[in-house]
Amino acid sequence: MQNSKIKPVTAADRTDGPEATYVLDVQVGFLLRRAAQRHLAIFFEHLPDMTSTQFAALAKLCEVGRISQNELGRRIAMDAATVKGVVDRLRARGFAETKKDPEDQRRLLVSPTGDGQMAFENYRGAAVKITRETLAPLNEDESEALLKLLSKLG
Amino acid sequence: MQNSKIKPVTAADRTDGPEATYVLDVQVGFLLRRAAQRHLAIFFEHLPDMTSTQFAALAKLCEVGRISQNELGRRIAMDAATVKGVVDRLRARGFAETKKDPEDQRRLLVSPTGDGQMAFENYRGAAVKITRETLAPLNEDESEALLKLLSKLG
DNA sequence: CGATATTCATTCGTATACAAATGGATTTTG
DNA sequence: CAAAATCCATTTGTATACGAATGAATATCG
Repeated sequence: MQNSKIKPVTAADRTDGPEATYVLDVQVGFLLRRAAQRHLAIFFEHLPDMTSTQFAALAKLCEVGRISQNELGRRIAMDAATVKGVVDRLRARGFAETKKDPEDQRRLLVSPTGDGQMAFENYRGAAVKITRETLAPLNEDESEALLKLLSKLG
Repeated sequence: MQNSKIKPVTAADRTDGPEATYVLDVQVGFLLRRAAQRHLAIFFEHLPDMTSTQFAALAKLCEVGRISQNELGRRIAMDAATVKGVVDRLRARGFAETKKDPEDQRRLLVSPTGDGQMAFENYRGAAVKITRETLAPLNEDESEALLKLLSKLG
């Protein structure tokens, strides 16, 4: 039996009226951060050799082959300053290489090395597992729904 | 009319078989990062004075009053190392204060200052707007569903 | 009671993340 | 064509994030 003295949370709690409450644990921003956090933890567990970000960049590089650094950033939703660091680290690991675009002196062309492509192939299975484990609390329909909603939000 | 030569993405594309493809743009991790990113951009637009993280900590502090630094971190899903930096910055802005727990010399008790509470009240409306704008691409039902799914995922 | 385990806060190192500013290269436009 | 606008990469500065290690304080347990 429910205690009738406990005031349930209603739509009114989400307005910005003067006596509105603000429950952090229910805000999209908080929930997004928490979910991303859990995902990263799972990622690290299965693939400690590489960060999620680096893997994303490598995956995109293997998908498109050769691309300018800025364009790569755009495709994987990364700031120019951020993508520079990521590419630097991929390069340091021998997974990517860069050279100036002869057709446009502004551009820095980035491509995956053979090692980078092999690494991607080797890690892809783990990445799939990571995705699966991240979505494990949800059933098939819920997973579909979540991906669709997140896509709309992006 | 659809071009019948374009192979649609099916469930098979999400398996880890030998010739499986890995489409980055459809992975939960990627979508979570993108959604969080957009949320942070909206946050910055409406509330450039404070980061989302700092606001979350302040909100929790105003909710619970006084709490040890580690416990605060636990409640807002923040690493001990991370929460230290956040509390330091809140303190530097005069929004929080700390003192050693006389009952347990290990603990550092954190509480919101008067200024901190006022700031929270002042910013709460903006925070509500931020949440609303983040969810703007979704209708009421979809928003509900997203929050529920994200909660399950956390 | 006393050894062991746990908790707490801090520090260090590394990796995102992004705003803002800069300088060089290319494109647009008047 | 030349000035203005845009694009590209880089740098700087600040703020999360977290693993790992450390030392101090408390709790647990034999």
